Amino acid sequence: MSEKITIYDIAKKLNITAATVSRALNNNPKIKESTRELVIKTAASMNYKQNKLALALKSGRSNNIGVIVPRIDSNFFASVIRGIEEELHPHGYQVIICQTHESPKRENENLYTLIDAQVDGIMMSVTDVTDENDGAFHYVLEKNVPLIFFDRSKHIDGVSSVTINDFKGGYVATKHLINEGCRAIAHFSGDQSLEIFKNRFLGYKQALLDNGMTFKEEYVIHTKSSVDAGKEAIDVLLALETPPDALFSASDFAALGAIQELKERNISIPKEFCVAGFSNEPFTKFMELSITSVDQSPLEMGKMSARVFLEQVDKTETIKIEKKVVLAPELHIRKSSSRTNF
Amino acid sequence: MSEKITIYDIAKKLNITAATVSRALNNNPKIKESTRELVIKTAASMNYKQNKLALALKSGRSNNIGVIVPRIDSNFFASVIRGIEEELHPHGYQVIICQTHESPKRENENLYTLIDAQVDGIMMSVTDVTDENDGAFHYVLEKNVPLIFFDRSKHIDGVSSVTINDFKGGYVATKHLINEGCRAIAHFSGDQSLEIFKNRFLGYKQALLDNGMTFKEEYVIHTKSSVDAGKEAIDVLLALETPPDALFSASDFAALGAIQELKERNISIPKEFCVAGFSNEPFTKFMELSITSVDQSPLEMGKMSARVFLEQVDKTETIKIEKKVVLAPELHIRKSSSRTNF
DNA sequence: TACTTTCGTGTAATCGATTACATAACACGA
DNA sequence: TCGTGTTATGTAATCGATTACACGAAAGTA
Repeated sequence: MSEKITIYDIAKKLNITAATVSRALNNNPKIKESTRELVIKTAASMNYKQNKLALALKSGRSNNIGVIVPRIDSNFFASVIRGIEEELHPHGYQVIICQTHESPKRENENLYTLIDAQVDGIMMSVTDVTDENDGAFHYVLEKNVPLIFFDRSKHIDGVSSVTINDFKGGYVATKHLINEGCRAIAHFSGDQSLEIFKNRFLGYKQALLDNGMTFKEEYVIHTKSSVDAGKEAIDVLLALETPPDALFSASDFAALGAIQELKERNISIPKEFCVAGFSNEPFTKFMELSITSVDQSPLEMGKMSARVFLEQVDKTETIKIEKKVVLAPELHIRKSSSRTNF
Repeated sequence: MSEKITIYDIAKKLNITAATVSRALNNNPKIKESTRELVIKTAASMNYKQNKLALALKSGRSNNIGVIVPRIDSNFFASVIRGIEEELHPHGYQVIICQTHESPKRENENLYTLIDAQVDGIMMSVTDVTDENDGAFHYVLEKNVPLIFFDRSKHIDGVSSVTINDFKGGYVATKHLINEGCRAIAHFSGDQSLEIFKNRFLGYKQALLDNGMTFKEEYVIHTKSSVDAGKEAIDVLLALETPPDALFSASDFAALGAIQELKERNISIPKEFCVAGFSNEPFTKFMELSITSVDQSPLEMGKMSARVFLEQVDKTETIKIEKKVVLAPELHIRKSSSRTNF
């Protein structure tokens, strides 16, 4: 175990005080140039490394930021985190990862733990059952730690967010299906208590209304984001008196399940039935029957969240800068819904 | 901004000293039971939270561990990290994420940064050009910080590793192709300086030899792990005088590229050509023509790495416990290579 | 010469918690 | 009454760096 070199060791060696060493290393202008050079050279030769923990304790800033996501092994969240890390790395921040597994209890626990670990900021996507009135959020705000929601957001005063325009995403996907000639478009939605799913649904509905189509409650099914859930849901739809001829799913996985089931029943896609998903999961473009999907620019979302954080950190004023960034979704049209192009 | 409550505040309120408060909160047996209860109750009522940074500075332990991966937005690495986080969370550790993007410079930088941030351990998958003689590794070892390689490993004294048996993975995948009746099996390999790719290749070769088949140098192509690389590589193979009738790819992405190209050429899979990949990426099972692949149990790998870390941390003895855990790969047989089953 | 700046560095407090050592109070036995 | 433990708590150092304030020396000014 190599000795830990501190500024006191350097000071002793040079017969000066630690204060001078500290000042020299921090480019304090009051230090004689010759002293500074000597200190810097000596520090290097002794292989000195600043103790970040001591610095953090003194300054109250840990140079860590926390990221809370439902789970990390999802392409979307992993990509967002990648964006955050890449944007923050040059600024000397480290990224701490926490998972909630959709449990608000874990979410609160993570919030408290991060604050107690003195992170300089928190970026998160809430669980699908998060209660924005929960104490943990106020604990964060009280501590004046910048909090930024990405993708899954809640309305809390003083909290910034970076999301995509889910309404528009739902709208353009649905409009596209209409353009392809579909006349009875169903929708797989997620938990409506999450803004994202509500907005995708509203976009879907508005697109129908704007184009002279009737909105049918029975065409909307709430599913989990899984292949099996998609299979079950499409079964329900196909059993209706007037089954739909298209599907806009708020989840790519559920869309995939629907496609698998439709094939099973020898319903031809996109000829007899068109499908569009949401998230642009990698597999959607890899399939032989590639799946039309709405891209959420996760990388950009992560980078943008990091930038919003950087703007807010160091602003000690009590004035809360509440910034709402809304990114544009992008529809990737593929075979599952292309009657005309492919 | 709420005041930060310290043990001194509690002490002042109760007319005792901070030392007593600290001892009471830490269940020191020398504290009178009534005092302990009083302190604990008061601490709770004042909403006291221990300052982790002060604790970290005093103890030299940050309760953070660092994870370095080439990139986080890969299903494999994200799953490993998930495993690490889940195993370490109950022990109070937080996980700091770093990415290298396959740059050894970034890798070194990350190692130094993590050590300077006083992490209690580091788990990593090396880049494909990592030089194990690099100073950064020794810096870590000098500091006596447990270092654990997962998946992509290097031989360094005193460093534990958790990998899968890549040789066996290559062997069983190849054997399977032989069993399906393939007689000319090609191989897409990655950078041979990485153990994992060397071993997958060696397993492949051994399986050929053990089954009376000839190993042909020209059937082995080094590709990057991407769809396009797979397409180009299969072109080369098909242009050979005696083209192969099967492929074992060390990358699922390259395998997918090959499949796309084979379809383009109207070569029937698996009838005329069988394909097996490696990593069991999510898309391999989602495809209509699902792809046979070797699973690496990333979740288990992450959990195991965390367990190895937990065993090593706190062991202050100089005796380095070098543990090499090798997990068993699992072949998932799917349509791309199943002439018999499907 | 005497007085004022300026410059460079030292002194010591601080961030918040832990802990070796000291000590006060009290009990007990002889 | 004295000596010896025992128990509970206080005192102060420590982890490593930063920084307000103090101060001596050198330089400038009248």
